[in-house]
Amino acid sequence: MPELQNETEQQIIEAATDVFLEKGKSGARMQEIADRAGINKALLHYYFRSKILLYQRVFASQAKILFSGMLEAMVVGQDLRSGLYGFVDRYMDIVAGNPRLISFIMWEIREGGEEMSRILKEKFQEMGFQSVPLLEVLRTGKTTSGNPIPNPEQFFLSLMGMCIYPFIARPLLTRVVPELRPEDPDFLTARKQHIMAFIDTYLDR
Amino acid sequence: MPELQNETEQQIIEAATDVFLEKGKSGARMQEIADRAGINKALLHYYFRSKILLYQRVFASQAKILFSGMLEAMVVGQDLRSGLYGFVDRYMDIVAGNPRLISFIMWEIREGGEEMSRILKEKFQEMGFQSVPLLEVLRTGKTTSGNPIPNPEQFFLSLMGMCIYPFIARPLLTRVVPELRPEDPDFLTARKQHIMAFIDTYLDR
DNA sequence: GTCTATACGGGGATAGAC
DNA sequence: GTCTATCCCCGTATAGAC
Repeated sequence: MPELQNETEQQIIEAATDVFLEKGKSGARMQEIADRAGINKALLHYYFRSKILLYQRVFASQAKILFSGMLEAMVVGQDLRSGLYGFVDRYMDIVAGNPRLISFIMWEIREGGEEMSRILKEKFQEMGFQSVPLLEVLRTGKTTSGNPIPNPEQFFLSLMGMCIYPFIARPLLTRVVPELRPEDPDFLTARKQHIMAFIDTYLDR
Repeated sequence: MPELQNETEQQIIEAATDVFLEKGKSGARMQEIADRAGINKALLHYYFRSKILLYQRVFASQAKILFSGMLEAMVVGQDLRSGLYGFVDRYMDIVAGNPRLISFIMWEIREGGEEMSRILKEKFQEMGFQSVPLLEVLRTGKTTSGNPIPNPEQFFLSLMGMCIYPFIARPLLTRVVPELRPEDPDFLTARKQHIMAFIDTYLDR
């Protein structure tokens, strides 16, 4: 599966990834990809046949990397609270470390996300999941008082949204609310703590 | 300012809005816009000179509509709790009613959002705001126990993210978690209630 | 204002030499 | 494998008739 690539192929993939993530599928130019890879257009086609094939290759690769990380982050241990803490910690590291990729995937989702769903299903099987592991844990978990967690699906959506929002809205946020600096490491720490506090209030009832 | 448009111009704008929101700036085709407007390409250029100008017109118009709604939703009255309730109610109606536009704006934000920031600043002045009104209220507001609201910026981010996330992630969500149906009116109600409950736990401390 | 016809350039893709 | 040169379509834009 990894089919180890030669130097040139690797450089093409890297350049293509950069350009596609920046400009989008239709905004990307083969010329620019070639330039950044330090080769010419003909060689691009020699390696990847067409723009759409190159795009699919890049997209699948990026989506797999992202989903692997996210799904792994969603695997939590026996203790619910610390498990959720761990999820937030790992998940936000991924999001904060790949803001361009996140926004790109969000745009792709908008187009229906069939290809993405396919890749995701694949990852599910690969990892042996029947459904979203984090959500499963929330559905069977108990609050501090021993009751089932209320509205686990809603809680799940809230967690995801809280983690992701500052990073997809960042360029606008920093202009409207200059005090917020999502690119600052301190911000990431503060954000995690805030979300963990939210988890506490949700579990302690 | 509204400079009332004639029939044809209006149809062009509508068609262009649809196409740009669906395909993005570079993915959109003048031919498709012309077709949907029931005219030919030459007439497009007669009215709007170039694709980029047409795009800017559409973008500015949509951004203004969206920002007006959002900023209005962020104006809350004297009572903090009911004010926040009202914000969630109005804001989520906007988001749920314009998912394509939301995703589109998110993509534009990714590109730096300079033009958007310009438009937003304009709206701020127009409405007489110094800063985000909702955030201002959170900064000066008190919890039930009379203390300042902790981390108002973080709380603000959480609110925004909770409201928006289900609708930008929808196509993927519905495949991974089929029980979630963001397009269902019942979902919208449930989501609002959940977020309002979150507001309660945050204020009642 | 609205059309047909066409110019022009950009960008994906290929041929063919090395 | 890598290059140069070239093809050719598609998409933007314009000319000019009505």
